[in-house]
Amino acid sequence: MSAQENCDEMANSISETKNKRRKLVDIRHDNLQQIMSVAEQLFAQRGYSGTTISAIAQSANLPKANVLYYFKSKEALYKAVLEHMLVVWMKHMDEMTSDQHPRDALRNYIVQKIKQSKDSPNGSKIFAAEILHGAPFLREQLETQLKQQFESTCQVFRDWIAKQWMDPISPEHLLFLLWSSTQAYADFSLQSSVLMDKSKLDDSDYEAGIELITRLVLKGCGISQI
Amino acid sequence: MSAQENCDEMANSISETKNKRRKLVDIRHDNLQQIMSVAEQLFAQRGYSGTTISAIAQSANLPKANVLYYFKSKEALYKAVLEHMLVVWMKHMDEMTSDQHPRDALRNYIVQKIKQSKDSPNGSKIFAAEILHGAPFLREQLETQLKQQFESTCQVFRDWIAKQWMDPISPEHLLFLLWSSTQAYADFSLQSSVLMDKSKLDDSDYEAGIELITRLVLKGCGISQI
DNA sequence: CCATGGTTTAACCGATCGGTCAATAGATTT
DNA sequence: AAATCTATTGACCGATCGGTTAAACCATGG
Repeated sequence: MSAQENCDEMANSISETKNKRRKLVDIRHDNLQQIMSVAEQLFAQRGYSGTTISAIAQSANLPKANVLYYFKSKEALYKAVLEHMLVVWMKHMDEMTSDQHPRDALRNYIVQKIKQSKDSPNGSKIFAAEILHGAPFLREQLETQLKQQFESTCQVFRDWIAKQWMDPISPEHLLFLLWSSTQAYADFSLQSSVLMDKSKLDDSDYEAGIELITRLVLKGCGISQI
Repeated sequence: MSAQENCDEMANSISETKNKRRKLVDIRHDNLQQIMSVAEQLFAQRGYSGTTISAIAQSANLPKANVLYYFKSKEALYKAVLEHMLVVWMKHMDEMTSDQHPRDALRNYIVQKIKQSKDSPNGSKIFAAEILHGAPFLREQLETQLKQQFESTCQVFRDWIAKQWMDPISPEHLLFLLWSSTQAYADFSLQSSVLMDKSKLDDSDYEAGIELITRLVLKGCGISQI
């Protein structure tokens, strides 16, 4: 009983600080989480081939064989990380709807996307690297999920144009610019700071990025900023 | 003499179609070129760690040991490719000067940069991947060459602002947007075509990209487009 | 034509990779 | 408490990696 009380329903992040008696379901959950977390970090830093299972295991404080117990192969682990990131990456796109005014919708999208680049740069980097190398592990999802999201967002832009809420610009290329310019704050984060004489980008830098992108997009699309 | 005449000064790309009698200087030049060319392609497709010397050798139709005769290590070859790309990548930036009108200078920069993304996407991808992973092999050059170029270009923007040729926007973040939005047409080239239902992007797509970025930048910075 | 030196190449090497396996330890169910 | 399931782990394996070596090959200058 005295051991049981520590175990029952304490929702610790690691579910149990010391290794007294942990439920199997918690062990599984924690280890999966831990492995995917460090895998995300390492894949972002060194790419797929540059990351070894040993390195992941070491960072996660687990023996290598234990990592392969939870993920049957390196590829499976990488795909798990990737697919998780795809969801996160697409998340804010469907928040833009035809009935919203583009002024608010676009501004909000840019804010959310830059915040994402700031808060989870690793995931963003993995995703970008995957695209860059021709999406060998993600081709299928791109051709279905992302393509669908892409087309529906382009349709929103077309609706705004039809309502004359914005000038008739190419929806596809506008979306490319939104993706790339916001993504840059994740990809270039390390180097931006070098160029700007800082150890790392601070809040005001991300604010300035938001402001500039928003300004260019809204003015460029002929959308009143107020 | 009949063999000599084919050899002397024919500036063929491969300097000699058949392997009759080639000057040592030509052999060296051709092999270096060939190796770096296929290395660029493979590094872009599979990243640094994902590319093997064997694969490079095979693509270049040379034995592996021969590749290592010209480049003492994989890292040396990669750095050679990278440094060559850095020069190309920075090339068009110093064509923008304070006395030019931003309307012409910015438009020209965007055109050149997109053309570069279109004509040599592999080099652009390698460069982007290197930045993405924290520039482990390029840190020094970034901190010197690129930083210098970055600052001088920002100064050009500031001069334009002082002359009231454009609105007072952040030069640093404008440059980030120019880099990322044009670079995207190299990085996303494969996926863009998937999203737009094509086998590959055609000239009109790059034209549309140029037009959109130019429009957004010029209007967003308060620069008259005519 | 010969000596020199740049070029080519197969064979080889230690290290490390992703992945397997079997033995064990611990949790859960009955 | 016994039986069953899940989790942990060290030892191991074949494949492949980047890189070395030494011998043959061949263009070049005298």
